[in-house]
Amino acid sequence: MPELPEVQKTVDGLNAYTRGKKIIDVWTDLAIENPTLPHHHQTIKSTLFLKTFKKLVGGATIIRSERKAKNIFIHLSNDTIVWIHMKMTGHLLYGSYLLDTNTNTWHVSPLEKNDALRDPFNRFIHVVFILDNKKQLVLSDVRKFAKVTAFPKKAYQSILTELALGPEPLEKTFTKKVFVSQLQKRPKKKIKEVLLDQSIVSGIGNIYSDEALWRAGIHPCRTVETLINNEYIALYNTVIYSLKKGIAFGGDSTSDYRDITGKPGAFQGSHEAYRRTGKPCRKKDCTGIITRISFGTRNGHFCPIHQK
DNA sequence: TGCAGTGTTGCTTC
DNA sequence: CGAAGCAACACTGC
Repeated sequence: MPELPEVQKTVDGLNAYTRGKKIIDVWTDLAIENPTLPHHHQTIKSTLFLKTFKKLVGGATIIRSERKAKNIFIHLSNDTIVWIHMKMTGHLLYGSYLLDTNTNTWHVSPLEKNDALRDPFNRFIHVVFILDNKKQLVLSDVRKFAKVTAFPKKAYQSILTELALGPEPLEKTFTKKVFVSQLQKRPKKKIKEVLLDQSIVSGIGNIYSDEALWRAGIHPCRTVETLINNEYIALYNTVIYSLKKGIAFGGDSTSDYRDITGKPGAFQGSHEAYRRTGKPCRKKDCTGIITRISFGTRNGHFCPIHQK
């Protein structure tokens, strides 16, 4: 599940491999929606937007990519911005691909020298940016939830305002004070749910919220207003620690995240709580067994002994 | 075999 | 208006 560390690694890869490359053409079998249209117009007009999308990105050069929460924004030379959200199973890959015209599906080219791109998760290609160096930037996404669109640069500010994203937890301006005041916007809600709210803090998802709460020793069902000062400080530190650890491990490939060269991350090998249901707590001298609880449509994992 | 589980986001419902 | 629930989709694992 691409969360902040996975999206950051993807953007780092985009900046390392695709800057200065020109987009010759785009292929897709997904509907491309126009973000500058109101939502109630989307279903009627979205299929028409593919032509507009091709016009917007065709012939433009990739300048740089940036991450905002779990969103990727790719700035092009012609004042167009490509907007990608990988949702749950989407990931971007850079390499040599070929279109099989019989099945209308894309596959790694037999001439591709990077074996990591032959990973079985990398075969569900739904968007292809054809570049001017005989390589492609592709979006692989089993479940087809990922969103890809483009808009003129002049719409950027209003789109960001509408997204209303919370502060970036790895930026210097993200102080303890900022963190606490953001959390306290939801005093009656459970801390686990508040951490997942992108308008409170940017980029945290199910994996890193479980890990941060485990390390801070805070029960996921505690409401924000019951937290005491030491707990806010502990959680502040463990949110940052967990996200940085995720980046240091190259992201989490529990699901099908890969970096843009096709390489999986390693964070899944060092989970303390996430998806460790029934396993012994790894905290020193703790006798707890990791337990799973449901929060509506998602699950939390925690140690009922040391998380209070 | 069949169906619950997987989790991000935004829309719908109450 | 806010919270809760569900849809979008496809594969995995029990």
